Amino acid sequence: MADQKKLVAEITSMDEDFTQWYTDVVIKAGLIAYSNIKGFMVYKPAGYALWEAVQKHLDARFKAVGVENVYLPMMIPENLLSKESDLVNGFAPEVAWVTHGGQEELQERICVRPTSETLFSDFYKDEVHSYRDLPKNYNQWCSVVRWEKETRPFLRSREFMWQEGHTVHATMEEAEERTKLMLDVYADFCAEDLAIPTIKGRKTDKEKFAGAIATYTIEALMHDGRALQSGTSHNFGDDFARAYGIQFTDKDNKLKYAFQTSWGLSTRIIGALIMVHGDNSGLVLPPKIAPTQVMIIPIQQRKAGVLEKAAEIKEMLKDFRVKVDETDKSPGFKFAEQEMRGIPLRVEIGPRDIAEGKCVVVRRDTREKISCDIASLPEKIGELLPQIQNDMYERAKKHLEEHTFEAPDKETFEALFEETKGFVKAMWCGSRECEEKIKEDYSVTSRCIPYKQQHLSDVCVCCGKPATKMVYWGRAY
RNA sequence: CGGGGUGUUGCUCAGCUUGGUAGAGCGCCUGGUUUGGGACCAGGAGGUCGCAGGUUCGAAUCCUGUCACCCCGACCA
Repeated sequence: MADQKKLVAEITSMDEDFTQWYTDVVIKAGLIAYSNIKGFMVYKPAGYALWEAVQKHLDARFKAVGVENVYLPMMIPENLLSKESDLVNGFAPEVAWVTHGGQEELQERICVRPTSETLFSDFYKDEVHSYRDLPKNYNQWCSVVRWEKETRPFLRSREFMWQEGHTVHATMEEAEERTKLMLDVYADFCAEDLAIPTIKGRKTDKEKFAGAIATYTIEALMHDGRALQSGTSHNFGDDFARAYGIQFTDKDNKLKYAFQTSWGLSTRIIGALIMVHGDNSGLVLPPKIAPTQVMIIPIQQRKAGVLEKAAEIKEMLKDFRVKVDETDKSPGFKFAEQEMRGIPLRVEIGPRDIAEGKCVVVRRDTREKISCDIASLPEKIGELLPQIQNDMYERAKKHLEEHTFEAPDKETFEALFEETKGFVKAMWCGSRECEEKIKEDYSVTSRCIPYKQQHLSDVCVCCGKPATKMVYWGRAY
């Protein structure tokens, strides 16, 4: 139908070109604008509101597990950054340097933080003296800069907002416990608030954070079958403490090095939100984090009583995040606009409805139209929003399950990556050589060694030697 | 960093070959008619043609340099 065509004309179909679809949605849903410098973007109200919602929910979850917020400087002197060699080597290619203060050249270069392990460590060395000072569970909300060569909105930008938690503990066990606890917080947040199912697991040594003993990750699967690392949690052991001199006197009156963790989740998660739930009409937002949950769209709004009724309905729904679209656009334009922005529910109200004491409620996720008595609208909305949240999670979970495959042998592994898109579970011997060969041969990387291990076969899918672990493999963003 | 491409109004682009008053569509503003899946009519505003230099009576157009961005590689805790 001509009308149907017109409806989607502004967004490239995701089946035709997923990358272009993503860019179209990001721009046309009004989330961001590009700036003058590559890789830096303007967050418009709709985009920033999403980040605020993420912050609100995640911050509450942090506070519930004893985390306190702090703020550390954005600048790091070179000598401080250089103390931990793994970290420096890992980040050196993408650090932005400040060389001048006003007109004067600085004695020592200063970098814009790419991450703050060094600053936290330097800070902790003066704060921590006794076992009584431990643990410290600090977090900061900030932005960091990494000079990436290839950038994409939300997924890889040169400046991005995130939170980075940094904790210090008296024992290795306690640090490990905190590392895993925070990964659980991320996974629960994704599942319950964002309706995004993830795979929890540990990174291989090749893929782990520079300077970490162990990196844990949650991996999500996008609609095009590519993986997105959505949150990571690292255990540093006492490596950083030794490099930066964080020592404390323990109960046994002995001087010991402290154990540290760090964990982060960034604005990249907004990319996940778009690519997990979005469709060919634009964004689809889960009700819990949708900045606007219900949009009331008056029809023939110049007719007497229509706008008044819309305002009345808004008042009835004040327990929800609700707005009225009073712009002078045609109804069809408003419908398309509201769908583009992913608002979970819309309520249509026009003269015809008013005469019958009814209105039309339309779900964004299924487009289902529901006729509803105006009097029972608050109750109906109260039922629909959690229903949508739940259905969105179930759909995403089904997609994840249907795009996760098992490869008991090399032939199957090869065939799966040729024919399908998604995660492939396969056995691995644990060697870096095999991991690199697999990347070279199939251009896929190890995503994680999942908590939930299965025994698919006795041998490594690459070299045929005895296998030690089952690994999720996939193409990643 | 290597290969290719593009810079003209808020956006998408035409004009350049063959130099001669800067164009279209969309969007925006005003007024009116409309409104149940992207409405219509009339009028209006908006551009040092990426930047610098050169050739010329005259440059968006030709020449030289430079910058930025995009695509494909390489790189990407």
